[in-house]
Amino acid sequence: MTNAQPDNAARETDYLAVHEDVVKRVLDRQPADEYLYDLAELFKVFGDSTRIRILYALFESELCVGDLAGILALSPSAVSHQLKILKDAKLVRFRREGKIIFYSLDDDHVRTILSMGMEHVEE
Amino acid sequence: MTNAQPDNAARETDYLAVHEDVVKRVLDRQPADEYLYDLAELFKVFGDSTRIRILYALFESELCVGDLAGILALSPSAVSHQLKILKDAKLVRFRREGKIIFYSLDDDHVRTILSMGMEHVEE
DNA sequence: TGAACATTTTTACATCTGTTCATATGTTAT
DNA sequence: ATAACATATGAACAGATGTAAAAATGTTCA
Repeated sequence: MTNAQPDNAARETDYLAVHEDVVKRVLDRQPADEYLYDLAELFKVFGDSTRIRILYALFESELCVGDLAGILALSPSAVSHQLKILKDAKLVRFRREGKIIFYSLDDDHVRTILSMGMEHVEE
Repeated sequence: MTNAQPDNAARETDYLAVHEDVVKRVLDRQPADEYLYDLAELFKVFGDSTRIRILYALFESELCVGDLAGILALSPSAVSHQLKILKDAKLVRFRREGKIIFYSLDDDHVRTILSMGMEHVEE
């Protein structure tokens, strides 16, 4: 949730774009705001240590809510809440076996993103 | 900021780890909490649409605060705030030319992470 | 030096987010 | 059907976060 302005409020007040030509060129090449927004939403999901810990745990093995609660020392409820967010973002999937539901990473994309991030952090 | 508990509060209450063996194995292989925390912090930086828009603008060209303010239709102050966060996370760097400061993406790591994310979003 | 400009910083505030607690849903086995 | 268990959901609260507004810092040039 970012801007909401009467269009060229920018120029009028104190937003002085120093390089008009560059600004226009960059604006032309920007991806649709919708994509950028979705992208931010995706990273937002990765941007929480509980969820990251869940994802890394699932890196090793499929796990049920109880397992994750044990691993993270969190309540099953808290885990379930975060799993819902991860499910909605299509970062994890699940399969049911009796009353137990096993969660796992959704695809290799997730692994790649995590690895890229870790590389940057390790520098 | 996640856990802070008298160690095995987990087992005592209602955290029933269904698969003890799996839990132990996963716990052994988890990266240090410190890394996971830093990783979450990194993604948190990507997880805001204003910052994503800044990064994508910088994808095209180095830009000064005024340019970015024009492109995003935000105040220079707001832009500067977000740039500070991006600087601290080492996602952008800058060079000064007179009174103007030009910002640019810090390295190709950043581009890669953005691209990976976009791929996932485009599915 | 002092005026003009580019950027940064501080404070304040409204919104968003994660966890807890209580309750509900769904599954299995008796 | 009922008890026991695994997971999910809803409401509420505390802490984190982004933006606006105002003031400060730093740089150039006359």
